[in-house]
Amino acid sequence: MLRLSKKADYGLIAVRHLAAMYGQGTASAKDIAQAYGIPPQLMAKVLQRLAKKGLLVSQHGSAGGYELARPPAFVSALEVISAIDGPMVITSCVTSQGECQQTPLCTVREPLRKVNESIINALGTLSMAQMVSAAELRG
Amino acid sequence: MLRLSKKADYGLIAVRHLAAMYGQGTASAKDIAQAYGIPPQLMAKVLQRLAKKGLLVSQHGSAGGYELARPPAFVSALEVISAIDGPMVITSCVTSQGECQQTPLCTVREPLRKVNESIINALGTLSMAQMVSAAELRG
DNA sequence: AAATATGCGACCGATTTGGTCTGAGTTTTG
DNA sequence: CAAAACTCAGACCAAATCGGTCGCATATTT
Repeated sequence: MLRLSKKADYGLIAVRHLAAMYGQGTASAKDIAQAYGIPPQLMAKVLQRLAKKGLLVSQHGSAGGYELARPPAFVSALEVISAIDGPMVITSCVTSQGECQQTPLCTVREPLRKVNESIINALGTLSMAQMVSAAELRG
Repeated sequence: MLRLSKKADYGLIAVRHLAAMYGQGTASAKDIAQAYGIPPQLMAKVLQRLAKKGLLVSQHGSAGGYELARPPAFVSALEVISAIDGPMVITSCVTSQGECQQTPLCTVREPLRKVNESIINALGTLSMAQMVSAAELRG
């Protein structure tokens, strides 16, 4: 239904959390999971993927945890989502032009590509810094 | 992965097809299915749902079929998609404001709502008339 | 009445997804 | 040095979703 996966959701929550405390040390998967009522092991898995993609920096050992790799203004929602869910494509063959050989009459993809672009643009320009300040407005 | 369902895809293809032949009679589910290599029964199901939602007008009996209920300029991609897949929401609790009671710390939804709005806007302003002419440019 | 349509609901198998478990390797602390 | 706390990595499982099929009823034209 064109819905974000729960893992991506958790990822956004976590990264936003780390963005809010940027420069103030690390937070462990357990910490974040408890703060938002997310299954700890799943949270860990999501964070691992984000670290592997270079969005987060991990620190092993006791008192270790995760930290944003870049200032919050330079981390976009799109990066977080596509790090977890893979590339954002509204339809399967929207990415590369010549992928729709199977159905040569695939008349729909071309216009949908523009929609896809606008989605990517909307998510790409949404920084974690913005998400932090937006949340603070509500209290 | 925030991807359109195949049914919605088929729906768009079918409605665009009907838009291209608007005012020139009806097309049956079988016709459209054959034209694009879509499983006929599945195509039928999709068309039925679109008819039920009032996007298409159906005509029973032999030489029957489907027809666009409105001129192509007044049918949006959003209508087609949400008729099939349900309402377009990027996250589950983006729709109504107070739906996120379960996790009171749900700090992420508010900024995502704007993204959701831009997606809805992009799909809502994409008319079938546009899709028809866009396809003709290539073909 | 026969042929051809839509309408509708049940059903099935495959894929995806949310979530768990296990077992490693690493760093700090005592 | 050993224990504790953490990240890392993969297999694994159950449930939900999704693509697709089947059967039957109903309506319409010929």
